[in-house]
Amino acid sequence: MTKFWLVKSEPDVFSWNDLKKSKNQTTFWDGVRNYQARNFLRDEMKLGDLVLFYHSNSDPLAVMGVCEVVKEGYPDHTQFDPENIHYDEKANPQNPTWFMVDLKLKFEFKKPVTLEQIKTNTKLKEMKLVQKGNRLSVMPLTKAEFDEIVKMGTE
DNA sequence: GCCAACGTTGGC
DNA sequence: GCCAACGTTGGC
Repeated sequence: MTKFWLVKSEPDVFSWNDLKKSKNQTTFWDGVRNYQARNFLRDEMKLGDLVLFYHSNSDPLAVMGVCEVVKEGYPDHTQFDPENIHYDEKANPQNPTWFMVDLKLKFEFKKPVTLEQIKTNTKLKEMKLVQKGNRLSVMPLTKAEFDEIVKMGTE
């Protein structure tokens, strides 16, 4: 059963364009250091799940396109690397704290779907993205929400 | 750059 | 286990 997700990325750190230029247009989604998001990555995201790629802290704030999960949750190696900004000194290689998945670009929207558009679409008002104070970098979507945003991005 | 919202930490 | 202090996120 395919599930649907939205992931946030700051384009200064990793942008949609960076994904396009990646080998096989595939990347590992590292650096998540929030337990709720971690649980989604580790336990819930499955091969073939579809993921909206959202640019946060940018102009425009927008969903850029769709990715697919091509590798399920596995330990995020950056937690063990003291040189890495995401290093976690408490992480134990025998029992990793943080996980990531691999995402592959599936298709790009003709026009990015902006936060503004999402906010003004009443069908999307339940989305965690537009609810106050939500800071999750990985969040689940319903199929209806996913379909609606894809429709907005492709027509 | 500001600040509200939220998560985490650590003293008690 | 509570909660104040602090750090981070992310829209504006």
